[in-house]
Amino acid sequence: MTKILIVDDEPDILEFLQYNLEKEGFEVSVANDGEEGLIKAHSSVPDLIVLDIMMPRMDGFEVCKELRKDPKFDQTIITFLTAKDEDYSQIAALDLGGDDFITKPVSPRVFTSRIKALLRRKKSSDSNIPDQIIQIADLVIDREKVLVKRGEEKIELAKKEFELFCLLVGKPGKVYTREEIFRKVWGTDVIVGNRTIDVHIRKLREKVGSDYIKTIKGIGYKFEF
Amino acid sequence: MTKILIVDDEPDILEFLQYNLEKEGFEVSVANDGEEGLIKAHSSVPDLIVLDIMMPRMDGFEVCKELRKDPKFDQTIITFLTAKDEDYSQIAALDLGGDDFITKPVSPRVFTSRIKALLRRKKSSDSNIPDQIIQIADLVIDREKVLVKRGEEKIELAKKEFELFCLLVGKPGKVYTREEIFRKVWGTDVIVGNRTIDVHIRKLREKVGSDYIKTIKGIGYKFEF
DNA sequence: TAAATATTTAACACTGAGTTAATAAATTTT
DNA sequence: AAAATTTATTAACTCAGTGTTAAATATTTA
Repeated sequence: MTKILIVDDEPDILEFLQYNLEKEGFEVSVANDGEEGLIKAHSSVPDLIVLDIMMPRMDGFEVCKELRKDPKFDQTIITFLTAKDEDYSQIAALDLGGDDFITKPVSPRVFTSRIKALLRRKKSSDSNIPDQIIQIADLVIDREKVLVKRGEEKIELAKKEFELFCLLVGKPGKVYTREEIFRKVWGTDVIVGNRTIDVHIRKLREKVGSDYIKTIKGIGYKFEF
Repeated sequence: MTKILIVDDEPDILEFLQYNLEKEGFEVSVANDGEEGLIKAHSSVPDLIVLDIMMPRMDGFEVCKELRKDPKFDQTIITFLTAKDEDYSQIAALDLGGDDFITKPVSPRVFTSRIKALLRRKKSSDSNIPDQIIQIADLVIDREKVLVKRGEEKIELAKKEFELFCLLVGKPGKVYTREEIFRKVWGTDVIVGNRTIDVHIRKLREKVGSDYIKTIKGIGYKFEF
């Protein structure tokens, strides 16, 4: 059963959307504001979340940003809902990890078909496209299997090591600052001491070889081959 | 926590804006004139500054100009506030390094959403938009990779060298005074001896070639090809 | 639960980027 | 052309930033 969560502070719209989606056979839950939305999202882990942008206290963008911090919503589609006259930048929304942008008012037909299209897109990407395998230099990095190989030799990395390595390998040559690394590997709310990155870098160098990761003093680290 | 500074000489407006922004969860400080604004900006380094243009003694444009001299405000968004009937050229404002232009009177909703939109824009540009690659003469300067290439040869520059080089390359032909270079590369709070720039210029010439950087005696340096 | 593994902290060593200082060279002013 | 000013060069020094190691926590696994 496909679960959908709708978050909107206007009861009329909530009811309207819920009615139309349930008619199509979806399992629909609703929330009246951003915080309630977050809570319900965490408890039910929906396949798709419809987020109104303009809400008191916590707007849709913030909810989205919160959700995207948690990997358990990696597979969850998020679509924003906005009044036609609010001129929010759609780009900003998509940057935050939104998948679509629906403008109010919207007809039931258009709405449900947009939702279905999104779910289709997800389903196909779920099952068909294999998780990407990066081949670079003499390394193979398999995100899905959490595995690094050099030639035939398997290199086992711990979680954090792997995440850090993936980040660097993701854009070879790009210098990641310590701050950037903290944000992207550890997240904004975790605070760790400033030798932590070095230690992880050291272990990576020890395991995958010391030639790949280069220090740019005063700036950060990069992957190079 | 997102810090916002509002600078306006009209107490009513100040209070109105402060109230609405605090309601949205921002950390708001206020100043009654341009000079106080500058002082408070320097002490708190806000994420966003709202500047009334029409103020006694020091107007918003001047404040903006002052702020933009200091690289510590490079990441700070500045938005101007103006009465509908004052027909200031918005272009002038944006030239001075302003990011937006809000016309009074303004509804709380519109005001807060404009502010939020600006902050979002900043946040996304922080992380997403790839850094630009400059191609000039036979050089390629890649800010993201912190790398300079001449042909196929990689030239490795240290942090300060790279920053200095980027500054000069950013506007080829423009002569940067020593003062300007200090401000933009070292920042206003760092004080270093006056031979420091020469030494860095020397290293740059040694690494990238002595033809690119030209000394304009008594004035400063420029990049030329 | 204990054992194994992963992650973080803390303490100290090391390195070179950045700076200074001293002197030489170039340019401008007198 | 001498004096004054500004920039170039060189080498030595200093410390912020990084590397390393081992021990302390946290987390996962058996």
